[in-house]
Amino acid sequence: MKYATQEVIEKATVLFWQKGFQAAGMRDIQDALDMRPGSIYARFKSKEGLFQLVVEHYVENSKAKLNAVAEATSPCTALHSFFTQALINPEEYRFMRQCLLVKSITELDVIGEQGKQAVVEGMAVLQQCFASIVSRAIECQELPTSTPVDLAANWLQNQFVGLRAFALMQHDNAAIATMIDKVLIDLKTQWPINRTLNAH
Amino acid sequence: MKYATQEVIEKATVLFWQKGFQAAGMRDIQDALDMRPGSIYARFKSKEGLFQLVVEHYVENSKAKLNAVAEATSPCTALHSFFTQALINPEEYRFMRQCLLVKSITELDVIGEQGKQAVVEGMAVLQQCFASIVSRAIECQELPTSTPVDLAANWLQNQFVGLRAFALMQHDNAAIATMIDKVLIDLKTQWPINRTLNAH
DNA sequence: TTATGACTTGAACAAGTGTTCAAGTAAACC
DNA sequence: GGTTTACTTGAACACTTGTTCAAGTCATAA
Repeated sequence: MKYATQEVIEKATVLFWQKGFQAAGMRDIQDALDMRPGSIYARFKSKEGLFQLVVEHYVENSKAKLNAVAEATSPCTALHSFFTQALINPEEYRFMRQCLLVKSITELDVIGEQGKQAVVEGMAVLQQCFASIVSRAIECQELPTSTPVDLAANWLQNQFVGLRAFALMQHDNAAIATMIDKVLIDLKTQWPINRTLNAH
Repeated sequence: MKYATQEVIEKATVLFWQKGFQAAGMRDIQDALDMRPGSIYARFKSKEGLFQLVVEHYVENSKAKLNAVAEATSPCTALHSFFTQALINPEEYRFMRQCLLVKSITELDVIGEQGKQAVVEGMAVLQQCFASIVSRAIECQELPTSTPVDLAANWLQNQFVGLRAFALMQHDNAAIATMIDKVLIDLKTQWPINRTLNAH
């Protein structure tokens, strides 16, 4: 085995993150991984199979980061710096401001069943992570006990999605920082009456 | 001329909105428009040329809707129902919950220079529309005079983007409605100190 | 030593891609 | 009436797509 699978998946992650599923052609993949088509197919079965592993790897990674935020002594400050790190980074890593999962959602129809499932499940996993952050923040008395956990978790994920799209296009880092500040203000303030009868 | 250009562009809009630029193949376009390749190329020069017109048409449309919100007697309630209409619609039009512009941003690199420019300019136009809504809301005393117009406009556009991604995946309309309520609460509350020295 | 199985190579494949072009139609202008 | 112009047709083009396959490598197990 020329390269360890871990190493290969990391290279593939960068490529899919940058280009997306469709635009990353098998030739691009071959170049990025320095592997010939036969090797790729023997190890990963198909382009979609490789993509699936990439998504799972990405989710695992994000999950670890979000759990670290939840475990921090001050979840809210940790959340703030998590947002900042994810959204304000050097120019050559600008593509990382976009969320791989959200980017994939826009091309869900062309990905195929298994890859699709990996993406959808990944979104659910991350939503759970946001929920534990909110819970822990309440425990630490950084958020009022009245904060609706599931609603706030969904909302936080939303904010993250919106901010990523914003940060992708925005060249003024200060503007991004201001937006992050606004998120943490709104997190602590009033919530609407939840219109959902039974949250699932 | 078999079909009026307006009519053709509307059909093309639906297709690109549903599939995105890459995934919408020329054969799909031919079927959707009921036109042969030669006709399409004679009239629109290329796939990108057609896409460019679609984007411009989409921006024009959105602009009109947003301006109507700004002109309403109560901009805030008009904004609320604009969000609701855009994000909660019948299942067969679910694809419209996604913003065509934002969807295009994720595949900006494969679109080509002219299409790219149309998308980026479109985003700027809509940002301006959001700014006038905020201004008008201040005039109508629905928002405090202290509201930072440009910041709030950017923020509103952001919220819209995040919500569209959320609504696309969410099957519980009540959850979407709750999120919209939250936007209107946050719009009226505290703003962070703007870190940007000179807004551009 | 031989056999197994996971991995590698690179040429080749069928199907799909956006686009072109010669030929035809029909309304508009001189 | 003739020329121009805008549009239409559908076959064909060159290129790219994801994938396959016969053949080869090489470490491990029997």
